[in-house]
Amino acid sequence: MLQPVPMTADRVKTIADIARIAGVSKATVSRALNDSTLVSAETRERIREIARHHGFEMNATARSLSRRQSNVVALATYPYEPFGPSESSPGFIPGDKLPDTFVLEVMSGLAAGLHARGYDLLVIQIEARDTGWISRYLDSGRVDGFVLMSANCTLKHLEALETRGAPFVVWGLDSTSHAYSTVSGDSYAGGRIATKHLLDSGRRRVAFIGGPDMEQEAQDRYRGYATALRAANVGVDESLVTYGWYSTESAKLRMQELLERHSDIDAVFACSDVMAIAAIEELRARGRRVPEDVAVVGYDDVALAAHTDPPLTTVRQAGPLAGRLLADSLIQQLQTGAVGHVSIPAELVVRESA
Amino acid sequence: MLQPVPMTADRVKTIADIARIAGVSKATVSRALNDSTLVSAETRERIREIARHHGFEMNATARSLSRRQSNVVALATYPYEPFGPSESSPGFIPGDKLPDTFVLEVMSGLAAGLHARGYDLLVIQIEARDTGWISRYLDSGRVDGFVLMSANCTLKHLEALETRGAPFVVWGLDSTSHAYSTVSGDSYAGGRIATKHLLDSGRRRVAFIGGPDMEQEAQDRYRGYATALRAANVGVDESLVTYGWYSTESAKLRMQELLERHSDIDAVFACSDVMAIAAIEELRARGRRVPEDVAVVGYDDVALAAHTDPPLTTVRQAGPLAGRLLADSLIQQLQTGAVGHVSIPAELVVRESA
DNA sequence: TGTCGTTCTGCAACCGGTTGCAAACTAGCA
DNA sequence: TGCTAGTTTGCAACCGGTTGCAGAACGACA
Repeated sequence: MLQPVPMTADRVKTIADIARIAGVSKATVSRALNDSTLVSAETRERIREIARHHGFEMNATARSLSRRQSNVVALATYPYEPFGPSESSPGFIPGDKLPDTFVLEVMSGLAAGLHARGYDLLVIQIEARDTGWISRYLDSGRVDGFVLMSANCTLKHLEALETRGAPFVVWGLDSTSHAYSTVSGDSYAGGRIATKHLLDSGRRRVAFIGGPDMEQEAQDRYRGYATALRAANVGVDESLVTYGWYSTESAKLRMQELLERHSDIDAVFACSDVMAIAAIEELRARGRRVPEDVAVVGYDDVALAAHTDPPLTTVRQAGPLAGRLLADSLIQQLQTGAVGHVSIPAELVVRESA
Repeated sequence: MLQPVPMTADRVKTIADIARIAGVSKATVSRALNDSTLVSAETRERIREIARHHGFEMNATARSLSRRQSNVVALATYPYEPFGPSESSPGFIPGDKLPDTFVLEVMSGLAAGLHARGYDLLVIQIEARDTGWISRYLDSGRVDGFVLMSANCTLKHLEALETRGAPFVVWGLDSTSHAYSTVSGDSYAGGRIATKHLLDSGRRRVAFIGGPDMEQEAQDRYRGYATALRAANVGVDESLVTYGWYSTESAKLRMQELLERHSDIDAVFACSDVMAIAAIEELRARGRRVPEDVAVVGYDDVALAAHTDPPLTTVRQAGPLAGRLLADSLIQQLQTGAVGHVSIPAELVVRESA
């Protein structure tokens, strides 16, 4: 009884304070603020008015504890390496191919989508070899589920999540055969429209530089490429098709090989902007003008694609939309257990390289 | 007594379970897992071993409720606009100048720094006109503090945070006169080394294209520029100094004006990579070769600076380091109330444009 | 007037940790 | 042996919500 009792009576911090003011019980306040049908409409309004008037914010932690759900989902990222991950870096994940700002776009849509449904976004860093983060975040009740990007995660992660029964969604995988939801870009359509654009401008010898050929994404883009060619009554010349890594070195090498095989190439469809830019450098080094002699289309529409020389024509996927869909899928999964698979449209951004 | 009691006895979910196994009380388990001196070393080890063995993860929510701190901090971002914020977009914040991937770098360091000290990173979106998010996140106990980036926040936000007494740190402001911590790049040093590099390669007519001249950052870079010139016994010619917006249009215009005034310009120091790239375009349009006739240095080292034509020499600030320092500052503030001001070094990345 | 069904409200027991305080135990010392 | 101080431990009351269940209030109907 000696403690100062610093609570200056009017600061409304808990539902108990509101209950006192309204002359009802905590339970009623809780129900009123949660839109329960177990309070009369007038009581509910009266309580809400009091809460509003006092700028009351309910304690989310207590609520989470009680409800046994945090209303937070985690986006798994890996430590960002300014100059790209390398084999020697601890968290190296092979096949990194995300256009850097794409993550930012996705994150934006994700945050917005989650927020709209009462969830918050936690960003965590994971490492290729470790799967401890799963139970560290799930069992501790910090998050209800995860969002992964195919470029930032390994098969190991996906398997661990699946066996653990963790709710999660993945961007960029179209495995309809799994117990998790996916959202991905329509690579087939992307490949098709990119190629069609080149054909429409009169090109006939269109080379294809893909990402690693074992990846579904590269295959889908190739299918789109082939479809467009056939639709234009241009045969698919397999010797114009090549696969490499998403790096400038690899792309230059592929471009070089292609030119040696076929000096008559008049267009290139590269599966990433970085590859496209490298291809342009190589083409120029060998005396070709872009786009006059050879038109080039990239993929991703990274930030500076608009400022390269020449500005790059490329295929873009709406990151914010992807994020929004990831949010929707995950929340649906959390609430109903249903998994789904969506793909978002690819859009051609025409600039000057083709 | 009829309920199925599905708890398959061995699933250890709470400290009570561990207490039962260890034959001690909840209190003792709590103390053991928190490294309290109020448990004997051997009891502590025994309990920790049990916890480890059962893969126990303590419920973070309950802990937060009890401790009245969430161990989460929020990074305030604004909805990402793929093509840059525009006046007409709802969340428009003037003066956006962040190199896009810089946010990602900062976020990476921030997440790592926070994690190392037991905190998690929440990403929230705020709007220029709204300040409701402050109490929405703070009063609800979801987060303990905020991290802002000067480009993503308005004075209004800072003031609201200050009057509200919210703990927060800001990147990119060096207001030593405020009640919050700051971390920023060493713009003075950046301006100096960029200019020195140009002078060292024999250039003497070095133009300066700054960001908005009312910004501290632009002023600091100018001071660095002037210092380098004087150190090389080259006078500062104010007519070579100009300020604009961080946009291609603005930069082109400035470059054009400069060339009209001085056809003998042999170098340009631009205060952002986007400006530098625009300047290069303008220089070329007027028949200058880069870097042969005019050398150009940018600022920021955005993602594709390495892939522009020619690859851009620029000044970079280590984003991950900035993030780490932001984490440290904020946590220090949370724990001790102390505010501080740090600046991180600027580093010249020499490529081919200068 | 008695009984029953609705609708609304409150009691109190959770959720899973933390922590002040008292008690038990040990050792040291007169 | 008795007393004090220091170390470990447990009890129980929190933190601030949610929710099952019992009961009150009220109108309807017999």
